[in-house]
Amino acid sequence: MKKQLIMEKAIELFAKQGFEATSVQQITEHCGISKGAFYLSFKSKDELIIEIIDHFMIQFTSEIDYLVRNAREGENLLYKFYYAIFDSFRKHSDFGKILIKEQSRSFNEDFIVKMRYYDRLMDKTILSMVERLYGDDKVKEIKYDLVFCIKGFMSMYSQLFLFYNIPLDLDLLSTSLVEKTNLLAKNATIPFISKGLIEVFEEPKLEDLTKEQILLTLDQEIEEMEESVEKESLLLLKQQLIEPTFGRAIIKGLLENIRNHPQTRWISYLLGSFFNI
Amino acid sequence: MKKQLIMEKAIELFAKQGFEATSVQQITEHCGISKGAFYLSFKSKDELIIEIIDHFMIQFTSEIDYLVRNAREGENLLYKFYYAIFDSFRKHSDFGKILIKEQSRSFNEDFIVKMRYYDRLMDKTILSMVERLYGDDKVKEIKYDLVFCIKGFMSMYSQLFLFYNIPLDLDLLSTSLVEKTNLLAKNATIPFISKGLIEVFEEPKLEDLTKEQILLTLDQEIEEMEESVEKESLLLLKQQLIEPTFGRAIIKGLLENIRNHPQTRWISYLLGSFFNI
DNA sequence: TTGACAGATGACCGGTTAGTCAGTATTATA
DNA sequence: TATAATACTGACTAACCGGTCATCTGTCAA
Repeated sequence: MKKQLIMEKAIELFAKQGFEATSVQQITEHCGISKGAFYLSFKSKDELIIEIIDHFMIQFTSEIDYLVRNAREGENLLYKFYYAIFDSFRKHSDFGKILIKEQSRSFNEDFIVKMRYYDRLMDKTILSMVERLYGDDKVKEIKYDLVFCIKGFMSMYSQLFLFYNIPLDLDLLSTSLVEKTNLLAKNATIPFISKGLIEVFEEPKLEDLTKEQILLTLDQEIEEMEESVEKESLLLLKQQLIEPTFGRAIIKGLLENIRNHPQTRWISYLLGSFFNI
Repeated sequence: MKKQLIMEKAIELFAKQGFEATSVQQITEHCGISKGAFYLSFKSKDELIIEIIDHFMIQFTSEIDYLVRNAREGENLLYKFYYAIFDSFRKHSDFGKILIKEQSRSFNEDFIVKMRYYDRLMDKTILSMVERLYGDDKVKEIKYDLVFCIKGFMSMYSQLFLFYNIPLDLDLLSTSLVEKTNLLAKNATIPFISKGLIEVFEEPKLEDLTKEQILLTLDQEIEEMEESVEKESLLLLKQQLIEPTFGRAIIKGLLENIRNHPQTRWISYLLGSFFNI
């Protein structure tokens, strides 16, 4: 698939030079294809960046969300969270650079909407982690501040190794941030970000997906797949969506079946979110 | 002065659309002048952004540095620091937006050098504040982490009100961050950023200004000024630079004389830094 | 009224861009 | 092998960019 190749090379160039400073010509030259061929795979340069963002953010968001949802009591969830975040940044450092460089760009409306959307998803995940870690009511007052601090830690420390290619000790980094986060969670008493404030910022509200929306995506996915365990799982999950019959264990198992395939990872995240598993 | 007008309108447009997405044509249209007139005030579009950056960062850097250097024992320096930072962001929110949007842009070498330079200056100031607040040796191990966390707080929370124009309670915000910072400073035990790591990042080293460099800037400034208390102060400070005769009190007084004038603010910062006052 | 001159103008230049499309090459099918 | 379908090419377009410069304008002193 040419699409794959174009995306890979484009990510390299965007990371090095930025989106606007990279021309379609340059991308095609690096791919060894013609300019026309580019427009067979993508309708426009904007569509390319949107697809890149989607590809990585879907992976990233669902991976972290899975981690939080499936954390066992007693294990160090926070440590795993930080480790996964930074490990992901390290593995996909070129994409990370794009994310930071273009994070608040205003050249394209769709782009901003996309970024805000994924940012909100991450907020939701971090918030549910905070509630799970420290007890919903215990940190009630400062939980939104905690989300902000955690995001602050993430962004500051990831800049460190995105822009200086030095092998960093991720274990130490995660341990250090766990301690810092715990200190804040257990001792901070003066919240700044209140529930009301959050609601103002989150206008318009991030609605939960309706059953119908998920069904739509699900049907699309099923159509495109060949016969396999994954397809069977999807069909069963579709049935469950229309008329609940299975218990949590079966649903969880079915989701597990489709979680590790790029094509179905997003569906797995959506369904997990809907069934609250 | 046309320069002033152009800079003002350019800042508005850069904040809204970004630097690259704003054309010289657009700027001149917003000013009601011709394209040619633009090039009478600035050699190029790049020179414009550099001048904007310098104009604000000199003001910002020297203001914060003065605050830290002249903090009295017992007063809440940290609170004043946070308050000043956020107040400045609020006052110059358009510039703040540019700073965040273009912070890691790679379109212009000079621009990146400039940004890194001011970033380092801020690091230095924050570090000296941390040492002053918590004792040089007490926080020896985690002081660099503290600098990072403080910067993380700054960037996360300033994004809040740069991109949502809601009147925020700066007093509460500052108080809240003071508590968080103190918690980390007094209880954190696991450092991640070591002195060695910092040195790698700061390559090449940020050298202290030599006497000669300051003298050069000083002479330039003196040349351009008309007779005034400020000019007299500059002349005396120049003498002091060549041959130290005055005590700290006099130097501090002289610096105070020139601190609040846009033209001499930078010199005041440089000299304060050199005399360590 | 004249002339000199700084300040301002906008048509213009060379260069680059995203995107198009008529035509060519490659592969699949019959 | 002939034909149809698909994949690919790169010259081309229209628009826009930063920057230049011959020309014009308004304001002075003489």
